[in-house]
Amino acid sequence: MNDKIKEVLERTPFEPELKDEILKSGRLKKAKTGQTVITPDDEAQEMPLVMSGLLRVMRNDDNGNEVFLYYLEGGETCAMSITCCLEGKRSSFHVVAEEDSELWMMPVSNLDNWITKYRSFRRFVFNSYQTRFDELLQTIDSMVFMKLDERLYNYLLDKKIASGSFEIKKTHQQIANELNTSRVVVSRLLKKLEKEDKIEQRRNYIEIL
DNA sequence: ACATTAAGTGATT
DNA sequence: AATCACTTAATGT
Repeated sequence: MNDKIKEVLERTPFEPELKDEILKSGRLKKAKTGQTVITPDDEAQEMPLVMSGLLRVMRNDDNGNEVFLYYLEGGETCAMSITCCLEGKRSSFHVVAEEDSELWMMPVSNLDNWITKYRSFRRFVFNSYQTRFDELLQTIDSMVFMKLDERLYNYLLDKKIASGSFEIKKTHQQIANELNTSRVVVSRLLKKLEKEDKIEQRRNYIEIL
């Protein structure tokens, strides 16, 4: 049953003892497409390591508005949940499986230990922060400086890169929710992109050209 | 064939 | 760019 995580660990620069600890202390969590994996109100003190699949991290406010922040891919961890759990602070974000995904959940209580004990783990965590931070900046840029049409196109490209597929199986409504705008606007902008031959679309389906 | 859900569009703010 | 109101198109039962 632990074959998958072993495979994933093979590709990490972690020390053998660390790999061992990860193997022993973690548990497997599977998530189907659309399923929420981590919510602000779940107090589970676990940090995830993405084994396979694709997840999206969303920010949400109290009024049920939500905005897409960035994607999490295989081999990555969610920096947010690490800090969040560490200080017991609850920040409002949640993680949704974009595709069927597998996660390795590890108790955060190990974090202190591992960080001091293992150089490779320290690097892993800092690295993850670096990456998330960069992606966040990108997203902020696109929200603050770009008009919605550019932002939408950016979103599509980002999704294409993250998933490695030209096809996006989402409704206009879903996209609108992720960008926190209305469906009508998304429909119009997608129509425009279609006329510019940047995309092709059918019901529930968008192809990036 | 009918009901439901997704997408397209003009007009208004 | 958002909202409304309505149409058209695609799908499920």
